Amino acid sequence: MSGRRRIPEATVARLPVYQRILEELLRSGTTTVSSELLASAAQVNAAKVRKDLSLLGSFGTRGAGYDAAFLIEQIDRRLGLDRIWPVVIAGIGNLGRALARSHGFAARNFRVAALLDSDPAIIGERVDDVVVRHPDDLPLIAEEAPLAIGVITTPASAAQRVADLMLGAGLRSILNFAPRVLEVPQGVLLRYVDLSIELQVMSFYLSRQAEEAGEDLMPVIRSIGLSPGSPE
Amino acid sequence: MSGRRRIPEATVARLPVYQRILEELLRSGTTTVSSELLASAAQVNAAKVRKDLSLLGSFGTRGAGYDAAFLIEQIDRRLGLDRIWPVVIAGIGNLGRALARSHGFAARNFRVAALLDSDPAIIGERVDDVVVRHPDDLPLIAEEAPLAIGVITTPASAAQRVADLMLGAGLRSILNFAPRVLEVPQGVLLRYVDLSIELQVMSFYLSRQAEEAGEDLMPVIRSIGLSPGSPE
DNA sequence: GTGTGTGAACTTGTTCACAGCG
DNA sequence: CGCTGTGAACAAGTTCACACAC
Repeated sequence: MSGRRRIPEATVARLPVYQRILEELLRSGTTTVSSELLASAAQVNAAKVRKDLSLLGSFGTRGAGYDAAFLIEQIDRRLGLDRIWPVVIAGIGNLGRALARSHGFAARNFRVAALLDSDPAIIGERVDDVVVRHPDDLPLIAEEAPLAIGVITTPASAAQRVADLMLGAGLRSILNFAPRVLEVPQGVLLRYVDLSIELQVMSFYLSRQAEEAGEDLMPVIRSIGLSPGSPE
Repeated sequence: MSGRRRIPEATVARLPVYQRILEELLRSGTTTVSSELLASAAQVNAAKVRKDLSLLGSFGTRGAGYDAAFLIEQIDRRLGLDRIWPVVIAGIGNLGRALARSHGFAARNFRVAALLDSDPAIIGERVDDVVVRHPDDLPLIAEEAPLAIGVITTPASAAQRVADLMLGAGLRSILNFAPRVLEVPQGVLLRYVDLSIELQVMSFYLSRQAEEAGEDLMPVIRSIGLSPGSPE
């Protein structure tokens, strides 16, 4: 019935999780899935799954459940994964290399379109057929072919500089793996992926668990990452 | 006035961000900071910062702001960062190596206590003085010295097996970097850090931006990661 | 019967606006 | 006067519970 409602931020964050579960189920031969099953795998409650999915449209069959393959397609479409997004990765150290080669990209229509590093020893190197170039070439590279998303895997000290270059080249979406707070203008989509921040959140729950010492069952965080701010 | 109230999940997720900003300010010579300044760096609104901080206690000075060094100390204490948490990393490929050597650990009282990999070519290798051992040794390792947090950086195919080993060795907190949904029993703290999921969320906002084509200013996600589930 | 889709109740989180302290 | 701390108003997100489609 709904099909065109605005999808809440919280739901958007969960859709990729459902995607992954659906793909694993499909690979294991399941074709139909109930909200209950999806919910238990995603560690959320079934009503939430149904509400989330109903925002995409009425794709379930009452009495049966959802068709996994069809649902994947619908979620893909709604997440904008039915088109290719070119990505540029800056900082080709261990982490950048790991990401560049990871299946996170290829599997889902993200294409590693460019690699950047300022170390002359690394410039010119090929990682899966993409040549590493100097960050200062970014404006040129962006002209050659459009870029949609910038990924920063440089050391903290270089992160802001690289971010500025990306913004200058017209990028408006940045995924930052460097342990550094970045300043970007209004309207830029900026997300942080950060080991240290994740660990600190874990530490909080660990120490609370220690305090309450089994008295209360630990507040299970069945979550993916964390979510501070929303629009100011 | 409050000092002992239960801290909401949303606030816990933001505290490490404030931490990082405070540290950067301190390094640049600032000693006192207003909620307004913190807010603009964290890209949230000032009332939120004040409410978050007031949950820790009344540590600000009216008319002046907060003392950065003191505030860092208070947040540390509340996040449980005033003690050392031993971490075990499983999967010593590019990503595992990058994490093991990253400052995310040392900087904030997390100690890399053990490294695991099942590849005989890697077992025995030292990464910053920690010897890589076989995952099957985990029960022994856990007996030698307590472990608090498990980090999974294996390929997806090995992730569940390693998680089971960690659970078997008594670990109750897992940080999963492998692109795989894990099954864990109730009460285990499980968090995912996932490139592909982050990219998919970005894709959603990018394609919405494309649709709305500048009509409405893009919903700026000034956030760190994402937050699906809360306790069921 | 079985499991979806969804209003309505509820809970959590955010923002406002201002009293009150330094 | 400036900036914190916080009740009270508001908004977002979750869960319940049940009608209804298959």
